Amino acid sequence: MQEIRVRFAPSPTGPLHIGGARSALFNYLFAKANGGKLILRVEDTDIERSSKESEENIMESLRWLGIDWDEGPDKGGPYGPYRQTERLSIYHGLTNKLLSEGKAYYCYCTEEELEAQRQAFSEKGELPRYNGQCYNLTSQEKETYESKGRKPVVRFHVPVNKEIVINDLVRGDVVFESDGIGDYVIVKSDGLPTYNYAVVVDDALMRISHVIRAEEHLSNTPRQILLYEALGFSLPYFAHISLILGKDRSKMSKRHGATSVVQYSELGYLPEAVVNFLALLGWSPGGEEEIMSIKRITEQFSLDRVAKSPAVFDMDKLRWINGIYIRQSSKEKVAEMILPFLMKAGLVSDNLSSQEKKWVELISVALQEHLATASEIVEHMDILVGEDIIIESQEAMAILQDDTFPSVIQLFKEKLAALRVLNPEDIKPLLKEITKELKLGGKQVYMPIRISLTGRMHGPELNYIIPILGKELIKIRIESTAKQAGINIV
RNA sequence: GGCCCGUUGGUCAAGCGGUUAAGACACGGCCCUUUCACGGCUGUAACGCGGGUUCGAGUCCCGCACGGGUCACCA
Repeated sequence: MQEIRVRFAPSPTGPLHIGGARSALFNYLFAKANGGKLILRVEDTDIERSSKESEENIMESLRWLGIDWDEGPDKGGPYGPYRQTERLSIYHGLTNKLLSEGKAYYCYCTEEELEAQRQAFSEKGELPRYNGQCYNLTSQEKETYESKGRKPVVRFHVPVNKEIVINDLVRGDVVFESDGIGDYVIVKSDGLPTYNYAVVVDDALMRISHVIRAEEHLSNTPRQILLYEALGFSLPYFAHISLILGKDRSKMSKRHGATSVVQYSELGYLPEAVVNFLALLGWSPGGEEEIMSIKRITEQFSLDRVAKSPAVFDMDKLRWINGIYIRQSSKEKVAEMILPFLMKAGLVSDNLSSQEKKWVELISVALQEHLATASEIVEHMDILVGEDIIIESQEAMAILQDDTFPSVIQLFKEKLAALRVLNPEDIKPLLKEITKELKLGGKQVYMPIRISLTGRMHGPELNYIIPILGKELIKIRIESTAKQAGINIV
């Protein structure tokens, strides 16, 4: 049986896009599900736009997601090099072969000439394409062009009237006519191969068995198949997965929010959640299981459960999934996740004291169930930090002005003073004692204390809030809110 | 515009000729919780349209409409 080899072949022209991440993920899942290998290949033939930084970013993002590869530019492998700009001699050799066999030819047309040709075809109501005028250039004509300093491109000569069938694992048979394709460029005037050419050479030479990629490449596939045939390579299996759309059903772009993987990590999403979500976009397991580890997904994954239709990126669902992963995390892990956001907000110092560390852990426990993403922690912090608080509403104000409040808060202060250190597990009984001793309902105790300490009617449990605030702050805040409510406390 | 792909609730998505058309997110209600959140229960809500084929069609075929992709010396 043929070895299963798939690849992810990004062009390093920017950070890893969320759609690219999904392509990479599906390749990874397919490889793991079938005992195959994932190859990472860098398609950097656009020297203008390619950068080393992007390449680094892509690899980092993949690692962050937990997608690892078996062969690639960083780890090598038997079919390297894995960067296209390092494979130029390979393409060059094959180009000469194509040239000598008459399957490709030099073309000296200028941009203006090409534009004029397209124009002409358009006016006749035909497909705007290359007219093939350089196909039969004599060596004399070539010399003339060369002497004018024109740099030629190499065009592939597309066979006429040929039916091309793609056997797509997701979409079934897709049929194209070669007549709908004009002779296209395979080597640019700078000597570098174009995408459609390099991808064929590399996939064939790297023994890729299954080409799994985004649907936008479906229309390019017939061009590539023609090249496979011209070069005498056997075809891989193809699987074109649908695109990810933004909320307005157009292709995911900047205006739909975060589009790159790093942005999600910076926003406090967990890689496990992103992977889980991405896998569910276009693929579904047979049953009703939804929260799945990458390992679990791998066990279930198969291409015939991949949907044909494009999917809208639903941020709400991602948040929901992320919230689940946060809740499943240990408190240490949550503390670790929220820490950078607290630092950035200036709420803790850059080199954490052990006291601060404890404080952060208390916060993580108090707020773990309230977070969908780690970055949201800062939105909750104003009730836990600072001396200046405001009573959020008239309703809250009224609760403080209730007759029972002074005695409640008085007793609270006394009991609190009796404690040397504030621990969540000690606070609960303390509050209970107050209700008993004053013979008051819970609401008459908990709510006024909550408002007195935070100005708010909602928030984390009091037994967490109190230790987080600490005695000093509590004293200050009680006085402040009492003043705002216009009441006297001793 | 030509070619290609797609179309089940607002979103993701089961379904592969006979189902009361799953489930999840979001939204509403109820419960839990002396707050909120979490959790539990529950409700509203879908087969784009028109023709066939068939005893029977979301499922198969053909049109149309709509959405998307592609037609680069970008990948």
